[in-house]
Amino acid sequence: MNRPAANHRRNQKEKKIIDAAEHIFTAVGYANAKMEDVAREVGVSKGTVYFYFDTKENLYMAVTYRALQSLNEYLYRSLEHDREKNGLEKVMGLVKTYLDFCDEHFLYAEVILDYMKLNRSSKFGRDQAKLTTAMKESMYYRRVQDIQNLPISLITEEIRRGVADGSIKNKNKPELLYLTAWSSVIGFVKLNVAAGTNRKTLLNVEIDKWRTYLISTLQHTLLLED
Amino acid sequence: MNRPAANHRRNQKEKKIIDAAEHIFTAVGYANAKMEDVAREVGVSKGTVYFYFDTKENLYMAVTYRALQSLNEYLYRSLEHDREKNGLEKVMGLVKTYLDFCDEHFLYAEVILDYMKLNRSSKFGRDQAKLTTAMKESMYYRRVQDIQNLPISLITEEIRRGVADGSIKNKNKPELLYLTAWSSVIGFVKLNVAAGTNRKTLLNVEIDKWRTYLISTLQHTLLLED
Amino acid sequence: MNRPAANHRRNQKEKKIIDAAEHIFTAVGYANAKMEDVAREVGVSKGTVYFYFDTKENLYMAVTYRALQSLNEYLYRSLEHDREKNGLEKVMGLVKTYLDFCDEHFLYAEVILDYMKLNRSSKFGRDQAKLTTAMKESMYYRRVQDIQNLPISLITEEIRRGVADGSIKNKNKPELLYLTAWSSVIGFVKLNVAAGTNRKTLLNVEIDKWRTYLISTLQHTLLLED
Amino acid sequence: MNRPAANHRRNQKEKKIIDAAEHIFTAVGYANAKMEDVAREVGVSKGTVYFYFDTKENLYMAVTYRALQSLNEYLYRSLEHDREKNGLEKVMGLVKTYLDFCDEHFLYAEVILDYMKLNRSSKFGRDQAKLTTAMKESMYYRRVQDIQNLPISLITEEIRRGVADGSIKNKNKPELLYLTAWSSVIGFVKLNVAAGTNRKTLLNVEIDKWRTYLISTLQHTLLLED
DNA sequence: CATGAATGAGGCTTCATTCAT
DNA sequence: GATGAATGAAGCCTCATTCAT
Repeated sequence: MNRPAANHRRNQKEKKIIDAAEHIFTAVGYANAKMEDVAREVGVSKGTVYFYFDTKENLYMAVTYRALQSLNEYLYRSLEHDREKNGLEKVMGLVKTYLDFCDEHFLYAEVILDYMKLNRSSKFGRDQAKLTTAMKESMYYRRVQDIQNLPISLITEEIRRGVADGSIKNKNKPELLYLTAWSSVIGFVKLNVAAGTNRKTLLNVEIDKWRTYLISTLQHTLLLED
Repeated sequence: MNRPAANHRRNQKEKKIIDAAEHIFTAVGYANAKMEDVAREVGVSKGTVYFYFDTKENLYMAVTYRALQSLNEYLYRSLEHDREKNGLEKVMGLVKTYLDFCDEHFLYAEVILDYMKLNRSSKFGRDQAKLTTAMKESMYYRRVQDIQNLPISLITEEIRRGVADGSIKNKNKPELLYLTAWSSVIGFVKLNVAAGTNRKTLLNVEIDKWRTYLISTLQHTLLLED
Repeated sequence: MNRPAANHRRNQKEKKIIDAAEHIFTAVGYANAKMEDVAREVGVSKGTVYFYFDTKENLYMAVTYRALQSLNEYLYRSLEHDREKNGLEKVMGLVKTYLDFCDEHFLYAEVILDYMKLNRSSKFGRDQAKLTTAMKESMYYRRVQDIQNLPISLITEEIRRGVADGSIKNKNKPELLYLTAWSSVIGFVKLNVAAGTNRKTLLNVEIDKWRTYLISTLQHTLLLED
Repeated sequence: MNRPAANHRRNQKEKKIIDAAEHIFTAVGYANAKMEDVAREVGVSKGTVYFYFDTKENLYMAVTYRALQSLNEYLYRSLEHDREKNGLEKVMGLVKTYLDFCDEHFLYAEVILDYMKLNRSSKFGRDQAKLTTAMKESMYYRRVQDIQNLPISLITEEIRRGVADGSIKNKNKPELLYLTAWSSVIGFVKLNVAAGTNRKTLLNVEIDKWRTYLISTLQHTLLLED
């Protein structure tokens, strides 16, 4: 078989493994997930998983990379879709997109936060020196490094544009607005996850209503003259 | 030694162990924490820790209980302090208090969220039947059950009062307002934790400014006529 | 390697582990046996033992299964050997065979009795619910279930034949005669084991003489008209 | 308080502890019994149990001693009761008494057998040197040594008398007859215990019938001219 | 490339025993 | 004498990782 085809096969299998890892991590969490579970889910042996990902952490990093990649795609698509709209509308589009993204892959939101912790982290055990080393040698770690700031710059950039075109009145730093929006969404997602993935209400509040309200509040904030 | 004194000593030791557990859990997370670490931190043997808490989960539950208890104290103190104020002011006091609480004990916020997951959870491994059983036999589990809803009722109650006395204009369900505020704070805390506990800025935004802004936004929301 | 060969190897290893377990259990008893001892005896690591038998109990069950299987083989061989003989002779053959069996594998006799206790048992600790569950999931447990009654039916069946062909005069229930014989042999074995495995006399009685006498007494019983 | 009264108190408490130990050992077996269980059953603290019995083994030895003592009392009482009878009757009385004894305290039968194993034993772990030493220093161990052979001599003595007075025809060595009877009873008891303590039938045979049959068989044996 | 057997460090937990009060 | 907190050795079991086939 020729090289490109072989590479394609390799990528396919890697993808399947990451799929499985995602599923398992989502279901039981990183700490409780076993490499064997992942292997079984893919329908291969443990050895095979290790052939593609030489450590569990590395597999986790692969999931993280995919999460970021996926988020970026969501955001790009949103911007593309709102191509003709003004800054405010684009930003609100990005917010809704981010909510959708978290809804569809709640693990991703988690994983992206986890990644932030990584450098000071305890997640992967206390022997930081060793682990950070292992980590940093991971191809996925480097890939993640490269794209980690994309969402932030994408969004703050749009906020800046909104301010420029006058659709956003709020004169606070775009980064502050970004943090406000981001943290709101994260809080929303965390509470929902904590409450259980498939409920329709929380404290007798319909989650959809809450979501709508959250969006309107954020929009309102952007419109605030201060 | 007489009974009360002995009980007191026992409680003191329990307290010291929970202190240590808190410290360890905060530092490395539940999954990476070892009972032996906790023991060493207290300066006793593993066996002693087990004398007071017969499983690791139970110890975790004890931390959870303390977290909720502590939160309730914070909230009561806040209400007491704002005794003379109107509903809006009391609610904003509670919000600030909650932010302080999370700032001072970020583990507590985590633990309280974790507790929500517990019933559907995988945190403690997959064999739910078994573990939920062990859990439910824990004295702390029952204690937690008893006070878990206190914060919610305290806060929604104050919102209701604010609406009644006219200081809160927003006519949405108090529970919706509560969720909005709660999730905002959680998002704020999560991002801060992810970023690292002792930084002063995030994305070049001073965290204090962000905090102030968050509070003003929430207050603004409560004042919104809709 | 092809599947059958791999399976064969797996079975071989399983067999070696059960061999070792038998040896250890015989030497120090179930409670005092350590999984590590078993591993060392086989010349593998603890992990390997657990790869084949996921709990100590399960390993014990495997020994039990082998014990029953072995007993059945002994009995079948005896019947085969005495093919041409009458009922009485066959029954006496079975009795002698059972004595030989106990002589050669005294652990087996123990293990078979233990198994009877299992359902109401405390052998494996007090938390019956949990352990019985673990136990019942064991493949060996089910296998044991399937063959546990074979010895009884084999022997009572032969007694029935002896009665039918007139060689056994005793008209009591075959089951009663079976119990009488079985308990005699068990008593004989228990005393011998208690006294020590390799002695030639007990209370100045030569054990061989005692054995011969036991057999003749049992035969006499079967010939009793009542 | 004066010495005798103090001694009496001490003996009373020792007795209560042995009672409890008996109960626990019977219920869960020596290996699974915990000193704490024993203490709780008595209603005292672990420390107190250790005040009276400095090791678990020693406590076990105390039970063993009591078992032998009790057996001897049963046997003496039986002989006393049959004072006027001939040798055969006395022997059969002893047999029935032994059956009663086992029925009422099945642990005792076990414990007496265990004791026999002790010298070559593995029951108390593999480090024989150490344990045998600990054991041999136990007061109860020495007491047991002193009376262990009483049952045997009592019974063989009666058999001898029966032979002398002509009521026992069987001319085999009294020790052989003793072993035959003893082992029969032990087999009977072991099977019953294995089957469960409170059943009325085994393999559809009423246990009382089996018992009666066992006794008649033994008597028959003693009457056999050979 | 894939398999799955093998490894072994490490964690949780138990419990006989000790000892300060 | 009694208590119960404290100890720590020991055992069961898990699971990331390696490696011969």
